Amino acid sequence: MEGSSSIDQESTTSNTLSIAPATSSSTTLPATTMTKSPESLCRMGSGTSVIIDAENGVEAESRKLPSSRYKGVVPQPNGRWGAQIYEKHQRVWLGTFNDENEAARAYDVAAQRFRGHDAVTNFKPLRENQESDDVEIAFLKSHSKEEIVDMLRKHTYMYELEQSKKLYGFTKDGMLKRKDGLISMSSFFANNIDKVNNKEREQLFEKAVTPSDVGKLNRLVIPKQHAEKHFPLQNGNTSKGVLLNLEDLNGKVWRFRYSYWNSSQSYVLTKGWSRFVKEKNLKAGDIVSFQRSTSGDKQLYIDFKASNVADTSTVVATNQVQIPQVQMVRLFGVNICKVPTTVSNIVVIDNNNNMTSCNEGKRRMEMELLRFESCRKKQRVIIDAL
DNA sequence: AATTGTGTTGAA
DNA sequence: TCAACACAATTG
Repeated sequence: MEGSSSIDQESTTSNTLSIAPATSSSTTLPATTMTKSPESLCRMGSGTSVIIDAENGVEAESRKLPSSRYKGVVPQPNGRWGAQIYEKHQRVWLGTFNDENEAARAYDVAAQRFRGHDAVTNFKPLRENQESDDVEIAFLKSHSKEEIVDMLRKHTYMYELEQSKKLYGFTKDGMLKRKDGLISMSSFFANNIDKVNNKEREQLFEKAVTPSDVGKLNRLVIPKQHAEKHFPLQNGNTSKGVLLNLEDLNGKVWRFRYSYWNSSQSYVLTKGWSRFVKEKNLKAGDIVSFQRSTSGDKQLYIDFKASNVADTSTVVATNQVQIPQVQMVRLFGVNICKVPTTVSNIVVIDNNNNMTSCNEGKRRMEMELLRFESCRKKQRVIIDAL
């Protein structure tokens, strides 16, 4: 897809158009609104519209949310925007976004992946043989719908796309033409063979999960001793936490928020943990284990064993299929081996053995994406409070 | 408590 | 297919 910034600029300024809180009575904007900057007006438009109750002059919240002018984009109650696409009578949720445009672009990506190049899109569709578009088309083809949706929801699509360009030896300006389909795959293979061979992992620790670890609390308590030994948090990060990326045996990367809860004086995996529990069908008593590769990248791994006190439900869990690490995919007309490449570790253990945000390559990128996100969220809050 | 994203419905 | 709307489920 084409995330050209020109699109951004062009449309963020015209956001107010769609809102027009239509009351037939005089819709004098509240004084507070009048003093707002154009920017904040714009944001307001994206959120709950505020109108004046003509009867008593009291500010009243209109429950009506502003429609988006973009296909596949729906307003969220908090002023953000959701993106969705339909397939087979079912909605596929593509995530929420601060920018209406961003949501629209997410829809476009999904549309191209789900419906092909001639899908109706909000912005310029991908065109074959258009230098840089080819790369993205190939990128879309080489990922499942689920993977693409996942990237969109995590807001990492653009980043993954850029990575794949590097991986395949492409540059933004299409340095490597595809021609006969013989792409310089050497870096691709080198990278991944490396990874496959890097099987030396050191066991860090294991934990038998408690009922509350797999319950509705959506968190895993990391025993303090292990947490402090293997996942030390820097002071600044204790409350906010950091993001940990752990790869499972299938090569799937799980991202968890890891932080310290003052209230319970414990280290916990929070966001992302419930998904893991759900997908792996973890039951109380099962063993989760954490490993780290001994090679330079210090990739973290997570695995689990169902407890042997197998009741019928845990048997299901042991059926977990290990998908082969390497699979064939067809890319640019050639069959190539594909191994999971989502190697993102936002956290790194520094020389002092402390866990900190890494600042190189993909890691930094994602970090910045996240920072950017949270920053913009804050902006919204402030603007809304005006 | 705030936000996400699902359940549902009616219109296109 | 699609978006509007309400609100339950999830997250922080």
